[in-house]
Amino acid sequence: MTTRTDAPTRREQILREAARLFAERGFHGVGVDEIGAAVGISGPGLYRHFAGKDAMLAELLVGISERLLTGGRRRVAEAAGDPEAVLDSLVEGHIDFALDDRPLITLHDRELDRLRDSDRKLVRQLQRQYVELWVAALREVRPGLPEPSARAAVHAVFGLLNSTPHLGRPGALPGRTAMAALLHRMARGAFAAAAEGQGE
Amino acid sequence: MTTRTDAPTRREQILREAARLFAERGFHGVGVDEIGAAVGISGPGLYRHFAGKDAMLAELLVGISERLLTGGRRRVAEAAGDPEAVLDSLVEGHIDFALDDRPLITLHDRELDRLRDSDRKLVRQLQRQYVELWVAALREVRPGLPEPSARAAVHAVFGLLNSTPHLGRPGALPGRTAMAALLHRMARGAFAAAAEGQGE
DNA sequence: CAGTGTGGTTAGCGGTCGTTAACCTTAGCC
DNA sequence: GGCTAAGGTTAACGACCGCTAACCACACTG
Repeated sequence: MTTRTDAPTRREQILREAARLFAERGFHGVGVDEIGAAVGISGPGLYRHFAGKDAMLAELLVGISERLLTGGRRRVAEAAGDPEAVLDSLVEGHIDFALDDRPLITLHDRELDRLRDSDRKLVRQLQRQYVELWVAALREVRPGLPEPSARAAVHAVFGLLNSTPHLGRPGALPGRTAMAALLHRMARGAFAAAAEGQGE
Repeated sequence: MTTRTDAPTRREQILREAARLFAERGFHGVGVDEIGAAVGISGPGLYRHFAGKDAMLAELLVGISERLLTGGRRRVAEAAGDPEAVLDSLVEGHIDFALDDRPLITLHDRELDRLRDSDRKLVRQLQRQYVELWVAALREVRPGLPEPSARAAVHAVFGLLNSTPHLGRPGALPGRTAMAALLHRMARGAFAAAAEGQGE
């Protein structure tokens, strides 16, 4: 593993700010001049780093999808043999993501349709594989749950975990670790309830 | 109650199509010409019915928020005295909404920031009151749950229930009544789990 | 110290978009 | 039967936006 301690490159700065702005105001709601201004350069300077506005969004969405999928696969492999542990690890990883990369999570299910056809296909494929990871893990823990229900339950839990962005300003909310624990409990509770009265 | 059986007015047609388009491609991603085309008139003809594109979005968002809040209040009043029934009724009402008015639910937490200041304030206020309804109902059922956690849990369950729009094309999914039952079970399970190990 | 690649700048073009203006048709009414 | 109001039409305007062009400063390198 290459843990990076070096300063972020200009490209990375741009991606971070673009993600934040896209999440706040929507892809079409943000101009290239604003993105440039957010990193201290102005407008067309961005084109030294990216082919265009679309390319930024594409790189963001492909990046998230890949990170989610590879992270998920790693966790499944690490906890292999203990289904409960696999599901817990997936939940934990997703929560870390949702809490630490809010803008990306927001973009992930909001701006997919603004992508070029090929990129959109790629992202959808990665997303689908990630979902399948969860569905398989869930059905190991709850064998009585039919696959369509399992798929719907997984989507619903994604919605639950990704709800963090919609929270107002901090203050009236639990801190990060308490929040993570709360979300984890709720996700497990939701999965358990999904299986009740369903042949289980 | 005035149950309307008459045909929808032109205004209502426009609002319906605008909601669908906004949800699909984002507020800024849809042109007025497209909205017009969707109801069989073209472009500027819309201005006979609305002051502008912003006005359509405003009316949609204020409308949803009001419907959610008044519906919620009615349910709370109807089941008053039985906390469990209140919470169940709120969940049921929200599920009906999420399943039957998908585009509106999508817009509701996605395009709020595109509103004029005054409209945004109004919508936020209505949303806040709706959340408070849920928080109060939840804390009646789970008195051990501190308020910040209850608020976070309510938001998380909204995310869970509103996850329906993100589902791919039908087919590999439970039908409407099964889906409603599944979501209801999961929401109750999530709430129950939120209270565990929390002084309860 | 000339040459070159990197990462900026400003000016401006072409297209799109929301909105307005001006005009037209039809239905209902006195 | 003219008048008016309602609900359309097309043309066009002004603003904005993504992107390109042209130019420039500087750090390295042989």
